[in-house]
Amino acid sequence: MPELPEVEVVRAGLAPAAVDSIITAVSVFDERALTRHAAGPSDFVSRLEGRTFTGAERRGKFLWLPLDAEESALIAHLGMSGQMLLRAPDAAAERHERIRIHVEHPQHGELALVFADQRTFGSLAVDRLVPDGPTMIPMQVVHIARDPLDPLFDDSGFLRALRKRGSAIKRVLLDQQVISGVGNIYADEALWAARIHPETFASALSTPATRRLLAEIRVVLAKALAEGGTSFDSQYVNVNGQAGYFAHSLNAYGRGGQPCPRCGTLIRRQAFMNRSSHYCPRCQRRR
DNA sequence: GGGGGTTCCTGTACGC
DNA sequence: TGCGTACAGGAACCCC
Repeated sequence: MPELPEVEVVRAGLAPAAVDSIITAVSVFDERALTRHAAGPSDFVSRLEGRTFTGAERRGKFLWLPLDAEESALIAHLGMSGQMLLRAPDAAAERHERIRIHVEHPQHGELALVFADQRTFGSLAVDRLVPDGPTMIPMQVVHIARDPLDPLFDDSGFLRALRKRGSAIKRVLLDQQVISGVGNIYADEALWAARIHPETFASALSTPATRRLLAEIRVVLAKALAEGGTSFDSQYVNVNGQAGYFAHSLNAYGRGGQPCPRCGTLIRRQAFMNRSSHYCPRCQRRR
């Protein structure tokens, strides 16, 4: 399940092969992979072929490759199970391959950029870039908040936003318009580390608790990034198809019924927003 | 406009 | 063995 660390691993893996590559051909095998591109497959293809990728950027869980013309970019959201894979141009089709982009790189030669996605929640699009402070970002990313590893992330703005929210803190952490890049796994991990119950009202958190939570979010994201991301069910892999190692370091997520690494109390798994929350009922008391 | 619930989707695990 | 069902969850969407 790609969250910030996983998407960043993919972005960093794509950059050396994609940047300066010329797009020679694009094949769309499944239109559901273009739900973010309203104009359809033929428009998508025509906006890419002949263009050159000039960069590899990310905000939260969105990544994009700017193009050399018309202030546009190829954007990608991996959803739950999307993969961006670098393959030889004649490589056999991946199991859930939806789109293949053939490129030619000045040093690496011909490559295929393959978008595969089992659950089809992910999609690609070509989108217009618009100014956002000192940088250009795709229109579809304008409403996404900066992520906590972004040097321009506004800590005090985050504290103010939490103070105004009458929702459970976990729900707020998953709101990409408040803080981006955090999904179910890292929300559970950061709340465990900060000893905060996931159903605590955001507005009820003290300033020190909020600062502690933000610090723990940064720690857990950075640590996961250093370990190549979290791979649970082979749905998340890097551009070479390799899994990350952070699943071995999880303290709460996916550990329902197992002892809390801090106090030994059994971790509780609880339904929350059509998914699960994992927390320690002793370390993370509800107030 | 904030809040909260629903929906989209497919492979896997599990119970009967 | 085979079938049915629950589950995984990001984000858009809808209704209150």
